[in-house]
Amino acid sequence: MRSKAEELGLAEERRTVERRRELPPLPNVDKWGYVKTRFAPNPDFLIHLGNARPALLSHIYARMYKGGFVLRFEDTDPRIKTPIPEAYQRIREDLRWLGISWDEEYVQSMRMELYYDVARKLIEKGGAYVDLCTAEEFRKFRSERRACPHRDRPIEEQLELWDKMIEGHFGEGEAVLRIKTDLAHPDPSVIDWVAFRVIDTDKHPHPVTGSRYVVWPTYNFAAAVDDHFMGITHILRGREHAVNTVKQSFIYMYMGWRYPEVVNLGRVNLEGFILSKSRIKELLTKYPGRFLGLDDPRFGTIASLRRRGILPDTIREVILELGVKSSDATVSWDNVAAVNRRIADSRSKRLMFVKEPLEVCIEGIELPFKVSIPYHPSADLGERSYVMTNGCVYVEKRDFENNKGQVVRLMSFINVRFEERSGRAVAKLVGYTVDEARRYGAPIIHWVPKEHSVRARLYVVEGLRLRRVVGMAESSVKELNSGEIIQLVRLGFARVERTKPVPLLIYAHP
RNA sequence: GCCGCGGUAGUAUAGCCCGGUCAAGUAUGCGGGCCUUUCGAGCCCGUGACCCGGGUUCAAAUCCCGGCCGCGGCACCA
Repeated sequence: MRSKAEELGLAEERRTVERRRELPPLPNVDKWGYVKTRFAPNPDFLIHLGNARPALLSHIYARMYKGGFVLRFEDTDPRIKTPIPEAYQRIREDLRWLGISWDEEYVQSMRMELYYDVARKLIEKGGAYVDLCTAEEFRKFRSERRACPHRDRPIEEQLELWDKMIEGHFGEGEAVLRIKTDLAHPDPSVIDWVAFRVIDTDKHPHPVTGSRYVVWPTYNFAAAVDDHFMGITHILRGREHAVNTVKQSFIYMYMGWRYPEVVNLGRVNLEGFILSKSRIKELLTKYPGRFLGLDDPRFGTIASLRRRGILPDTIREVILELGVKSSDATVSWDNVAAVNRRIADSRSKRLMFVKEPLEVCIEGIELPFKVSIPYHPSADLGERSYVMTNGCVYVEKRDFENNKGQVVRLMSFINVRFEERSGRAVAKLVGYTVDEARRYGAPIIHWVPKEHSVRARLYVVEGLRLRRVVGMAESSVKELNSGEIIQLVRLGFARVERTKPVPLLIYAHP
């Protein structure tokens, strides 16, 4: 027994060592003299597994180089990506749960005056102009690689227009501030990109600043300015931002700033799950009653995975295995489950849950009978005891039917022969030990003592469906803590959602 | 319009930048065995892959060219 435990311990040690991969060094660290990274989510929804990649890697690198790490909420679009008030707090909770701590925190919507200041300076330097073209008009000029008529007006006029913009003289779509780039740039999306646009915050109030501002910076402007003022040295972000580096560098050029090092990361998909925030939001609006909240276990958000019983170490390990690469990755659920199983196994209590319960009474057992079962076969997680006075148990109907006339072992209890007598299911005691059961070649099945059973629900995720299974669980399920990860014998891992009034478990994986 | 990425076992991927140590690693899956509180975990054994065609080279999964297939991003979202 001890040698086996030793074996297990050694084996586990070896595995973790093998898994601990060195991350590649960040570029040009010596030129900056320090490292500071950031994670910059949009609080328009909860973060998902795909966001965990830049978040975790940025944080790990910051700690690895004993540098700084910044959390920045990018909430500069109250119209299309309207921030959700509770998202700010829930994102913080998700990050902490993932083991991420930050040294500084900023909210972009509270930094508007700074953006306005930089915009004014850019106009003064001739690097930006107020454009009064319609979107279509501008598109036409751009496709012909021609300057729009507003581009080369005198700076004084630009400043006046800019002030008017801020004061609210223009409606949505009537004016934008553009960064002067290169009219001949091969990528039209780079040409004179929009730095600020008008958003009617009476119609679309911002959850932080209400209707106070009507001119809002775009992502590229706000991120560029913030990365500079926050002293960010290394940006790890999704590959979809590659072009944005080109756009933002024009601001850095005008202002004489030094652009941080950029590492582009590929997107992460989770097989069988919806990660897209907009898709999830769409589903939630379209079918409001069908989901268990923003963190419904069918989604790929961090909160959903947590609710499903996935541990933070599992997510860290899965993300680290993907490495620092610009290629997209699809994570298979089987692998997530395998990693989670390995981590959860030694700390999860074993409990029995019988679906499609069939009552079977045992003949030949001496009553009362006390049975004590450890919660874990090898780890010390305590035990539960049941005193049975009537000898009746629940077993799965299927188990009874598949073993009629045969000997089975009720796990950690006794060996019985299943019989059917005048339509009634009975079980005859034939022995007590595992050795005897093995001599019979008896399958080991799970069971629940009738007197110590409680009706419980188990929710099983099947793609976008949620199968609700009702069954009988051991009464000790009521003593568990909600949030606890347990293992249902022969079924798999599950997370305790709540224990009252009817215990509810969410199935994680086999 | 413009920019970019990928094609390695059933599946998901590592390796490719700096060619040999790759008769290709890991996980999962699958098959068999051991173990026994499980149809789980663990342990042992086994299974199985470099998109196609050229080129460079003593040597190519790795470099170059072409092809085929698949995918993504940007343009008053972030």
